[in-house]
Amino acid sequence: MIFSCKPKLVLTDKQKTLIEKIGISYESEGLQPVAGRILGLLYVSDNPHLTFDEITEALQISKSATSNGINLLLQMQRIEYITFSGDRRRYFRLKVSNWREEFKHKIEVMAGFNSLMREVLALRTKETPEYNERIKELADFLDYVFQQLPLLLQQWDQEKTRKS
Amino acid sequence: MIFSCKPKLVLTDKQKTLIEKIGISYESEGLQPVAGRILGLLYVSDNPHLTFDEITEALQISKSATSNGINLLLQMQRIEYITFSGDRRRYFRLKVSNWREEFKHKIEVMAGFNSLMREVLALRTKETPEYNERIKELADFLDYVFQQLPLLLQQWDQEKTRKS
DNA sequence: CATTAAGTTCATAATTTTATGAACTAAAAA
DNA sequence: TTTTTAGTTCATAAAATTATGAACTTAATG
Repeated sequence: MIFSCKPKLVLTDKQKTLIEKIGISYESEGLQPVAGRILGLLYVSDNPHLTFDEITEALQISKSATSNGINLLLQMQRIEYITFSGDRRRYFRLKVSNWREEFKHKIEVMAGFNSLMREVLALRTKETPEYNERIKELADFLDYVFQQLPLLLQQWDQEKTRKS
Repeated sequence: MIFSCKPKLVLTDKQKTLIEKIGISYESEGLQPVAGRILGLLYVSDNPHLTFDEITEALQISKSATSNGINLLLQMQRIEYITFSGDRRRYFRLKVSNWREEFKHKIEVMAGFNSLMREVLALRTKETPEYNERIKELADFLDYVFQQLPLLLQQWDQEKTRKS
């Protein structure tokens, strides 16, 4: 083996703190703790490509925890990996460009809630018109947002193109 | 005591199913199961005002679970209650009109994540300009959305006023 | 004054989530 | 062929979350 006595990944205290903060932020959105911290690490680490072992060591977690976390994030399309011939390891990195998909996904979650509101409206007694009207207002607003957000994305793209 | 041999709250199967679905939806956003189900019940129930006991019975949960759930939801401003003189019970109801606040709150959560991204940018090595640029793009987009969403609310209000 | 009604509190039980370490696999290197 | 590397799998341990029931509180009723 010719290459790569890779210098061991060392993190400053600031980096560690920020990784934790990012981890907690993802955790509070429902992601598993380890997975959130892996994302944090990939955001913060000087090298955007990290191996399985580097992740395991940097976060001081077990190999199984790393394995779980990585596979979850791969499946969620939050990370991906590249390889180099003659090197069996995978080099994981964020799919940062994927924020578009994430954004759309969030909109879909919102839409899912809204379809529940429509079910509520269909099922509710007609004896409470004011109350039903308020639920309808909520549903209508969500529809409105749902309809406008893709436009926002478009406008953003246009501004980008104009600038470059 | 003169009044109110209230007819016992009975739920159809459809209602029960929808309550569960709404409960799960809230649960997946991080709310406690019982709290999510209480919200579901208040959405679905013919009577939008329910007492502590009605909630306990309808959901078949313990008094302490009801107490916890209700207090959490009160504190989160997701429900409120009214009272009638000569009746010690509280009548709980959704703060449906509160979706505005919720919406704003979600935007704030997004903004919180974004400030983490700004921290990341400040801390990252300058050796990876392309990568940093992609993170910056994400942060900029989130800023853009953050700035545009209140405008959406305004536009919605205007449309509303125009209609009525 | 005793009782009931409307809840709250708290210790504990049940469940779920998360992480671990040891054993395993499959491919590459020696 | 043996060893090493890069992981995976699985049984279990540890921790956190949730729900329960019994005892308690506080105000109103009889």
